[in-house]
Amino acid sequence: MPGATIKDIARETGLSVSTVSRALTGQGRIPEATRQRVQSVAATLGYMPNRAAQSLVGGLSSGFVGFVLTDPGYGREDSYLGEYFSSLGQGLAEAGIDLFLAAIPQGQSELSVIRNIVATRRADGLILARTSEVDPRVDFLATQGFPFVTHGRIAREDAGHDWVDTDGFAAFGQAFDMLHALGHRRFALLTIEEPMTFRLHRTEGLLSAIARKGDPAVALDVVTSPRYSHDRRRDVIRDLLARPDRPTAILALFDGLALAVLQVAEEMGIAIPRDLSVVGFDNIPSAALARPGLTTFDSDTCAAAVQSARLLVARIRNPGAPPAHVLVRPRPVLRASHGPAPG
Amino acid sequence: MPGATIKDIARETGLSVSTVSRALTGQGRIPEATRQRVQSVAATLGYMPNRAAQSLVGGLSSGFVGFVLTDPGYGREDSYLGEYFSSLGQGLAEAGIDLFLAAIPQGQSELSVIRNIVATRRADGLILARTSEVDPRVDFLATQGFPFVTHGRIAREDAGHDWVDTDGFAAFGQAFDMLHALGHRRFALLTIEEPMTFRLHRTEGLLSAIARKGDPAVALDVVTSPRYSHDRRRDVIRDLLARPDRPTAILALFDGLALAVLQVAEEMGIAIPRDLSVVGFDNIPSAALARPGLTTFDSDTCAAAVQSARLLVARIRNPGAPPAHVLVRPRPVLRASHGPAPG
DNA sequence: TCTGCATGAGCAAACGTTTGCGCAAACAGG
DNA sequence: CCTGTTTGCGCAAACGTTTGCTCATGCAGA
Repeated sequence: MPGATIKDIARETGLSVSTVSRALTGQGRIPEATRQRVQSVAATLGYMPNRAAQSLVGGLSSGFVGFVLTDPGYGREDSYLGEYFSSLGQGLAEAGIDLFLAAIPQGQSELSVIRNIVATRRADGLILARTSEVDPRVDFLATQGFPFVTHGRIAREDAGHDWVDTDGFAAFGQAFDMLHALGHRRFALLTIEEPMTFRLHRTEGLLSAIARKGDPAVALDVVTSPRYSHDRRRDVIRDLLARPDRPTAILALFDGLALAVLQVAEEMGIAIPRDLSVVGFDNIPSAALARPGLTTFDSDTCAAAVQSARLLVARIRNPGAPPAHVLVRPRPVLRASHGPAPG
Repeated sequence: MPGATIKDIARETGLSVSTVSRALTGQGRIPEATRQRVQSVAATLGYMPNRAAQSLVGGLSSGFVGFVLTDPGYGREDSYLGEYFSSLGQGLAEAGIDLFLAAIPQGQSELSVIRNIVATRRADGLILARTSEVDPRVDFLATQGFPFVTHGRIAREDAGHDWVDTDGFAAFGQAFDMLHALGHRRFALLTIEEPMTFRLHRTEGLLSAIARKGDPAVALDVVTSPRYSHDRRRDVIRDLLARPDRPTAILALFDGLALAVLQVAEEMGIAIPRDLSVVGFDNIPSAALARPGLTTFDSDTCAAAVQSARLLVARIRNPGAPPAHVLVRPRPVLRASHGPAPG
């Protein structure tokens, strides 16, 4: 029973393999009656086309879309990754495509893994996350003409590929406006060293909102920590909070940083939101559970994942189409970590 | 350049395709010198074997291992899923195997997706999570002789398949002993309705520890909520905490439930750990961020994932080997949500 | 009746790889 | 010199599918 082939259908129907194939794919001139008969036999036999064979003959694809896990610790930090994959898989399943996760073996680079996938045609398309301002992966895939979608942009505005991103520019502008209206004037932006593109947009969103407001009383400190070092992160935050002219409002580039601020502030006896307002970005599950609840922006990873899937499927089906973009507007989630400026 | 085939190597070396194949796979009688030459040519040509072709001829496998996402919302709750996939992918990558995630399309059942994968040989093996006491997926794969590993056991002790699990029995016994030593006598077990196997083992671990202690003063309430309904969950907890003979210690089946207890208790003005001790299981990221920090057991998902990968690879390579099991002992993580019994 | 054309369906090649079988050459033993 | 064995390698089939080409049949028009 496992694995009825097209030959079995041919034998059963008394037709040739070619005719059966055409009846199933709907390619050739096949009368409706024959087509019906073939399909009913195929159904009763539980026929499923062998993907490897289809892929080999080049007619059809591998039926897979790849996602490259950028490093061994991928996902240890991004706790929304589970639902992201889930949504991605769901979106692709609608098109009959499976998602495959490519890890990076010891001693190989991410780019070499991608090259490998492209060369062996192990996937019909690729999804790239964690885009940085200048991203060699994007360049490579673009020159290869291989279908891909990035989750996150690159810095070049005219990038000719499909992407899905959340609008950090808008969110950080909105956060500033809100905090300014609450009386805050001394701000800090807690950011990371790595040149990820989301850093760029969120920073520019903040700077642009400050400029737009044109309030000379507004001051901004930008402090930086490495993305993944929790210790360094805490040191940086401690230094910031220990300053005599401590900011009254901190915008963190993402929730992981904001939650660290909450913790350090608690240790230092700084009350939130009375003495300090903190705003994050992403709305990871922990943000709701922290005390006080973290004010943040929900980046709706699920929606972004589904969009990515759609874009990639469209690209695979029609490689020549003009590039498509989706910019998701994050939804503010107002919890208890922000309030009026002290004093 | 993308896609040098074995023919190119044959032409380049002046050998036949068969000889090249044998030289590369190391199967036939090939002198060392020839092998060297073939491999160097293959390297300079950037040759990568076409997986589809290998899979088709049956000699080699599909190069994929599947993980079935059991439902559309998979991972929305389990925030460690990202690092789980990451570790799994890493473990498989060592064997040159990729991980693929199969979502369940609208209107299909999980079992039908699994059947499909087995029938089309889209994967060489399968990883099953969320095992329940009686699991039709396990039965199906076992009768098919298809390689698979479960993360979590089924109830039958003599199950003849490979599994990796965390020792909830031991952990819950240990939790009881610790709380009993702190003076607690009135216990509650907060559990779920679904017959997942981990529920069974953790419950039995607790019951067995109580029986072993033989203290007649010990009382245990078992309260149940649906696994995923947050509202029902909170109702159940509220009812429990509102009782006149409220327990002084609550063991939650997993951290999600324990964190809900923390929240409800806070709303009801019950101080933790002064009035109530709470212990969870899994050590999800939010457990560290909750206030007070949640005392729990670290189930080391990463290690379990790596073990699962190893077991599955071994099974694929040697289908006839006796079944292997790995039982990971969870590590207690003592935070601030437990303490001496009140009064 | 002959030509032209549409229709329905089959033959066979092709995709890239593995592998059973066989063959020639080299070589060893008698 | 004859026989038997090893060595090194090639031929060709096979995996399941798609697709260009061909072919027989039927039918309409001249």
